[in-house]
Amino acid sequence: MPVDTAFLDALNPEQRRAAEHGVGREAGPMLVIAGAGSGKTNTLAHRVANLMVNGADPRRILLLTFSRRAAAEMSRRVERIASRVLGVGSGAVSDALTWAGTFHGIGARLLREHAHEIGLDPAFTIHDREDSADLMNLVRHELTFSQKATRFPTKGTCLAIYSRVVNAQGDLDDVLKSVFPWCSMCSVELRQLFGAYVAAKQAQNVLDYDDLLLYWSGMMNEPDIAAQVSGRFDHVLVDEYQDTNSLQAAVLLAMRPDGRGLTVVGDDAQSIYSFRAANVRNILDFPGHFSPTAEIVTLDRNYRSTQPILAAANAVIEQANERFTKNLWSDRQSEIKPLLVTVKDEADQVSYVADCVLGNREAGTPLKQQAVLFRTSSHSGPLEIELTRRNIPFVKFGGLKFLDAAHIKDMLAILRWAENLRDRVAGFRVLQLLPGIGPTIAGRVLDALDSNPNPAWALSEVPAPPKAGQNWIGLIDLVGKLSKRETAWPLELAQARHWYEPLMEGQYEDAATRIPDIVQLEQIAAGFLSREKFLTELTLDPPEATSDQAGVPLRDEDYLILSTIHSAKGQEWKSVYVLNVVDGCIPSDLGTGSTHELDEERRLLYVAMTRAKDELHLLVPQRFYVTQQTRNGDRHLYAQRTRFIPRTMKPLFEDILWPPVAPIRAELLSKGGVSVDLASRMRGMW
DNA sequence: CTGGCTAAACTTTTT
DNA sequence: GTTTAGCCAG
Repeated sequence: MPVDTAFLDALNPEQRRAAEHGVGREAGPMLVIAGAGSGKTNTLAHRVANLMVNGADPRRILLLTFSRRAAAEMSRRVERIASRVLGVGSGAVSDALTWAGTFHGIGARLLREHAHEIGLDPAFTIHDREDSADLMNLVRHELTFSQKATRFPTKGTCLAIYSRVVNAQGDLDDVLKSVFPWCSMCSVELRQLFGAYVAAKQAQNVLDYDDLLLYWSGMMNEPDIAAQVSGRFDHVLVDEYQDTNSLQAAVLLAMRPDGRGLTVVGDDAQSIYSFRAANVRNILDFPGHFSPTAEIVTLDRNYRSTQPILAAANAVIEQANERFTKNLWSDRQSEIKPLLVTVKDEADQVSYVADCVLGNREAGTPLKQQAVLFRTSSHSGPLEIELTRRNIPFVKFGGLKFLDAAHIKDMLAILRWAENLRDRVAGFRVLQLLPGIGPTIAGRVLDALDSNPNPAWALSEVPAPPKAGQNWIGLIDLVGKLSKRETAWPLELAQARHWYEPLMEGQYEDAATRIPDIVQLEQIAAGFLSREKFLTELTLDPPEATSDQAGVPLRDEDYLILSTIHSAKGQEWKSVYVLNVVDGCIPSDLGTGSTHELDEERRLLYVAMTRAKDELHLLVPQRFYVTQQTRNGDRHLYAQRTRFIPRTMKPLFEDILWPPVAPIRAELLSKGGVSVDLASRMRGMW
């Protein structure tokens, strides 16, 4: 049957090649090098749609993306294209694209389905990073490493080392030498610690992030199971391949050993996750893994940015020591060069951004089409205050999460403990919520559960700790009910809240302000089918914007985007403001050790710059407030423009000084003061 | 044993 | 500013 491929006419020749590669016959491996703004998502979506139009079963397509947001976006686009071509109703297509998600998310799902074959209890719970660190800490204390004469690495560092070894598939001593040299004298203890940590996880039937990949990889080493797992899919497509690590690459190759039906897409110039053990070599070495080698398609036409913005970004990335892709080009002409804005200090930086944002909005660019990017989450603090003061709504991506709030973690710990009574981290936390119960008694209670084949029964038999009082009865009753699933989901959450709320009063000074968060959690929970799904998805794909927590119906409102550069990956805006483009921020003080690290910081700036479509503002505050310095306390620093934009590059930028004239600002300020007063008096009338 | 206290150390980016 | 180890009263 002839297939109408007119929908592919919208693509340029390279994009089309990627979309049509191997369709209708055996599809060999393909690598798509897709520069920033080169229509990558669109191309990938067209490829998926084209596969489906040509008869591929969408339920047998595995689509690995970097975040769930990216997966959702992809499904949406595939849906739009495919339903138009196939003429089927909306929802029919994307609902069938069931295997779209992150490596970790897909891993969790495959492991649950194949758990019995690899001796895993399918009811495992998943630890997020904090939980993993807490468990590491418990083990660390048990081994009495915390009382060593010489200081032992903290739980976070231990976990980072462990994670690095697993994800880079490296050797502990090599990793210590190259990444954590100050810990190399603890090699022996660390090895012992990690062994105990793994044993603890297994005894408690919990998996951490790394395990989701590690067990998946282990599963693929068993020929019988591997054949079953990879046999579920005809096509495997991977987005953001430059940010995968060795372990993920190993999993992928095991899924498609001969590369049949395998497509990976990425851009080595945008590799910014090596701190998470991402390995650029994955993408560079990809073609050579197969024989014949993988087909390579390069997309170097940029549809996003104006030529001047691109010229500046190209100049920045050109200085990288190691580089493999070519420069991007665009035919979007413009007279406006990117702006290099010198301001006195951070206060001016903030007012500049707020003024410009409002100005642009008046000129017709909605807030949603504008974004402020920064290297470190905390750098947006002053801006957030100013935006709130000026009543400019914003949503922040990256940094602290809703789930990090202590009271939310308490609630989740209750649910997780009920889901898996062997989860000591959850139990430890829940038990200590009770006044009168500390680490020792909590530990004893958990020991009693551990040694019993039926932990639920054991819990009801544990003698009530003398000082715990009525709360103890309530807890046993609650956890008993929840673990026996006597209450229908999501009602369980309300039940847990009833027990927990009175305890909050004693625990937190601001208990009243925290209660809405718990209600919000209940609303989120209602969107999931079961407790297991809720817990799994929430740890693997936490709500990424802080607005998700506010519960304000922001959907159709206009708001400004605040984001770390890392979280800005894959996005674009009409106007982009990058804060603190100074040495010490970009590159970060901590990232100037090796040329390797330095190059990654450079790519970070490149990623930030290439998010802009029409307008790019790089802000250079001359004076810069440093917090968190060990020695001298907080202080001002006189900062220098980032080394990534040397003097020779200046012609590519419009150099401006702000504010242009000082008195104007003083006037504005005093006017602002009066109007605020008036406004509050007006409100006072009512 | 718990829980409140002090002193000291530490602080990027995230699935 | 925030977390953690260690001390001491009840």
